[in-house]
Amino acid sequence: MSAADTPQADPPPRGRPRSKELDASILSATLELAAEVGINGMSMDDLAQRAGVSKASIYRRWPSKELLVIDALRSAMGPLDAVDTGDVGGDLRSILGDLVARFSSKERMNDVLPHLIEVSTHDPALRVELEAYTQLRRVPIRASLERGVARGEVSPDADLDTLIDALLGPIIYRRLLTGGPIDTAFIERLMALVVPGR
Amino acid sequence: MSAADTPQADPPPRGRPRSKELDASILSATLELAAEVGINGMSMDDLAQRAGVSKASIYRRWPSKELLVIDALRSAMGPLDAVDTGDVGGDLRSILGDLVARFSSKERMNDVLPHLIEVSTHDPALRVELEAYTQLRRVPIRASLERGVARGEVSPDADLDTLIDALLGPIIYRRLLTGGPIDTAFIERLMALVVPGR
Amino acid sequence: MSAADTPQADPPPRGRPRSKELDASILSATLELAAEVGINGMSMDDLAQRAGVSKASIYRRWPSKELLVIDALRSAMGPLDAVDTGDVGGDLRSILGDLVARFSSKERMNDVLPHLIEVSTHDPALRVELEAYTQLRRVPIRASLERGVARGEVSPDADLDTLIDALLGPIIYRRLLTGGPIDTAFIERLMALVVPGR
Amino acid sequence: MSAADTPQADPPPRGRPRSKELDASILSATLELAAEVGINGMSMDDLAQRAGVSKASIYRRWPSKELLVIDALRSAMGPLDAVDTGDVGGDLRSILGDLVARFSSKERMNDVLPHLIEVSTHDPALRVELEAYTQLRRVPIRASLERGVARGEVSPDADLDTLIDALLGPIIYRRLLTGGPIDTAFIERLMALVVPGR
DNA sequence: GATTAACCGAGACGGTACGTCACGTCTTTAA
DNA sequence: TTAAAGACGTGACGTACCGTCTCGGTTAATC
Repeated sequence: MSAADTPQADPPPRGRPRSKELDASILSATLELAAEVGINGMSMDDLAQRAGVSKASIYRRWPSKELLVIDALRSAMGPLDAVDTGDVGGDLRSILGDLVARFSSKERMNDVLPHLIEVSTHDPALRVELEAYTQLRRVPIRASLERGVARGEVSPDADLDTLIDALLGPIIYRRLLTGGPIDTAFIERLMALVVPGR
Repeated sequence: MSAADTPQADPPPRGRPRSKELDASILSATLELAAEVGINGMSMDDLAQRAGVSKASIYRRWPSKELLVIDALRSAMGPLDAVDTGDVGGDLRSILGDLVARFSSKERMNDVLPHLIEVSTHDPALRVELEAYTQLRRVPIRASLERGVARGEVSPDADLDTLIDALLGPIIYRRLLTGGPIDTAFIERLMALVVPGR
Repeated sequence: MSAADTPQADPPPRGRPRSKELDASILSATLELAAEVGINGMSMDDLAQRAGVSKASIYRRWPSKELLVIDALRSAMGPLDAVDTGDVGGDLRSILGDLVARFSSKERMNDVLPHLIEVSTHDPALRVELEAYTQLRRVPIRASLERGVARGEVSPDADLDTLIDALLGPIIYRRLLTGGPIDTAFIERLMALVVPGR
Repeated sequence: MSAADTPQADPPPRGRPRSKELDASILSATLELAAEVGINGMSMDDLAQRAGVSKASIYRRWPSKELLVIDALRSAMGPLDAVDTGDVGGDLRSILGDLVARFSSKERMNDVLPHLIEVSTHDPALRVELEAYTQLRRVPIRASLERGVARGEVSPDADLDTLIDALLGPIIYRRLLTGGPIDTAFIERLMALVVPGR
């Protein structure tokens, strides 16, 4: 099913086409700057200069700073590598371990999530994007758990959504609120509680 | 023998003392305005006007909007009413139920937490306050769980901290990220997973 | 050979050019407001509003209120109408009479000169502008005196600069310090003293 | 005629009398500070601290910054030493020479006069004080000229007021507006014009 | 000697203006 | 039509100063 068979095909583009190089340049400058000075300290003027681009060219592509940041995030994430170690315990240790590694890195990028959450409070469009992004991160865990159900490692009447919440929620909670340590020991205790015996 | 036999007697206050009425007036105006227009939409000028106070009088007391908001929050919270229904299940249903009610209310106050999290990213002082506030909210749950251990309802070798994280984390996670429903059904599923049989 | 064969061709202007309408709007609003409430009572916010312009647009053009006022003054002055009645006495009566009329008008604009003098005390840039403006006002008198020398009405070894000082100085002095009357009678007495017989 | 026979004699002072030391301390601190940072750069808070005095004690004595400054000026001036060299030319050279010396000194105090002029524009009380101060400075010149009239050095039908204006005005004018040199050469040229032969 | 009224230092207070900054839009010339 | 450059409106920021007010405490003259 091709993209072109929508009833109202876009008219053939007129005028100078948008440069794809600018797209890339803006996105990477965003990642750089946000990492350096934090998302709040990054002004759109500075960003434009860093990217060697005019502000208008940015706003022609993204309607707001935050939607740009979320796209930059997505572009940086790359395709989620499907994890399949053969048992649920291994899968989760791998996936959650990645998360631990990411959070323990000292990058300033750490303030991106808080910022997006805050802005999405008054920006429904961003809220939609943020929730989509959040769901994306749940996919591999869900896949692993479903394989676990098939293999009999996970009870067939478990509520997988709640299970995922119970795995990711405490990590996020520590990250955003308590400031408690997020390490492999914590992951083990958490799994002992939520998926005992795995 | 002087009246102030504390080891470190602070010097007697000099000059005109700060008006306690202004303290109160500012704090309550903060709660009102933040609830009405959100913490981001609340400008310090508007706040000063609403409180019937000059901006300087606010900045004399709090170095930033956020520290002020945290104080306002604390002032509004009052002493946490100790919950003790006699069993852990009842306690948790009561405490988490309160949380559910708070989150489902439609007040604009809902953006306070996201905002504080975001700002505390670049403000260590605020971060300290926020974590202190967070710990405060954990106290009643911990007390209940400890009574549960004493009564034999909770395993004595359970890691209470992780347990609390596993109860609060998923709720916060839904609130801030997935946008999933936070209701009694969710609480029940969560408890079934984390404190089975309660 | 390029179109701009001035030795120092400035680079072609880039970006959106400054609106000349805003220039005009700001200058005329400055004259209006300064006349109404005095230069000290004129806040930059009020001025911006009156001109229908943002404060930033003002500060983009002028670094301070006073340089703006000086420019406004210059813009309002227009080309000095050359006075030539045929004899020095007539010229001076015309020129100084204009000054008298200006000072006796009850406009608030009267505080402009005092204000500019005061501020130029700590602002060398403004000082330069003020002296340039002052010199401008001397030009017609000097021209008239030079014609008088040519016609033999004024002694050829008179020091014209001192002569001008002796004509303008007492008027300014009364205006700024003694508060004494500045009228045609005073002008006559002054001329009888400084340019006797004219 | 004593000060006490006004119909409503001041009641005998009750309570603690004002400290005369504070008067002196405030006045001298005013002269110091105004000389150092200029009258505009001198804040009343700084002044109070420099004088080792509370702001209230200043405002108890003077109703505004400017009236204080004018008093400080008067206190610094001391009694005008009567000049009498025996002829008008000598007197004027002495008196105007003093003025030249004062203006050529590099003290920051130089901005006092401009500031007072400017503020007196919107402050009638200050205006009165300023004009009184101005008249004070004219007294010795007038006295000298009157002696000159008696001695036949000055024409008996000269208008002394205009004469004084013509002597002081150009000096003030250069000082405040043109920035031209104020030196003995200028004084000589001026006198040659206004009091020829002296 | 007690009272009293004005003094004093310290610093809080309302009001007002300041000059700066960032966002997202608009307007120009050039490609 | 896109691009670079930068002007523009809007609106908030945190600071500074003025002149007033409010504390606790001090000093003389009066009772």
